[in-house]
Amino acid sequence: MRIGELAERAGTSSRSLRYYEQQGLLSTRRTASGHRDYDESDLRLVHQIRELLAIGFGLEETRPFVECLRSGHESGGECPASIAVYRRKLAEVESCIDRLTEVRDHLREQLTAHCDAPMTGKESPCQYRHGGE
Amino acid sequence: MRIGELAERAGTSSRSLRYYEQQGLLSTRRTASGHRDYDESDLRLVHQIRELLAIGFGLEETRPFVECLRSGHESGGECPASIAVYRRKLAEVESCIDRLTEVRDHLREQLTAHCDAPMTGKESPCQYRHGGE
DNA sequence: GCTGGACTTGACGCCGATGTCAAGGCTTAC
DNA sequence: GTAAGCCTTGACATCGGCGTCAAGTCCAGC
Repeated sequence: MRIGELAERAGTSSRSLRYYEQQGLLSTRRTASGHRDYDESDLRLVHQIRELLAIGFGLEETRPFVECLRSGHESGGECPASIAVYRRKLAEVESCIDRLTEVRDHLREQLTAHCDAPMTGKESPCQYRHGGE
Repeated sequence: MRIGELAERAGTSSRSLRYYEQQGLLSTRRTASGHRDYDESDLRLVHQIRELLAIGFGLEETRPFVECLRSGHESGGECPASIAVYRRKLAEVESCIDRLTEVRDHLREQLTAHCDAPMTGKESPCQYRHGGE
């Protein structure tokens, strides 16, 4: 199939597919006239990439998964290098959650301090609600 | 004081201070010779900006806090517009935590599936540990 | 007055994944 | 053959908060 069809079936754009190829993640098979030519296995690769990107992986981090699939494995995540990325990503996500949790608590404290503290007699700033769009 | 001193006292760089000014967050007072001239109140503004940036605010989101301080308030966070930003940010952070929590669980599942599942007889991919640097 | 350091403005670079535009080649149906 | 619609490569734009370099100005001490 050609790039437009692959893009549509994978839920992405031709531009992105060319970029993945430029990064060495996709093949470079061409028709006689120079058009890119893909098959179902390429669709699987792109699906794998998109899934990982969607959960916050960087493109480079998808490489082991792609190579794992390419080497004939059923799942892109079952190779050692993929497992290593999973581990690293898990650690990153956990520390990110920790930081965000601290930030969340800090924000709550600030809101509590400025909203629930006894007002100085003027109107409460907390009656202000910005329009949720 | 001049920009270098303010930068050092605020724990940032001259470049950043000029950028904040360019964004309309800092004053444009100048000495006769054209050098920027700051006082203690500017230091407070920069401290406020840096604190908010450090917990993940965008520079633009610090504006209400800066204006709040400029208008004579004790705390940059006690004005209605600042409260609104706090609220919005809290909501953002909470939804971000939710998403990351889902991602974390997903990653744990993947690791469990590929590591704790009965091995097919070959070596376990999970013996691979990438060097923590 | 001279030198070195701090200052000024202006501008480009970065990162990551992608949008978008340009100019041209291929394909397909009519 | 011709028009429309796909494809090709190449390159510039985006976003945010700066780093960094360049060329010129100012200030303080000797």
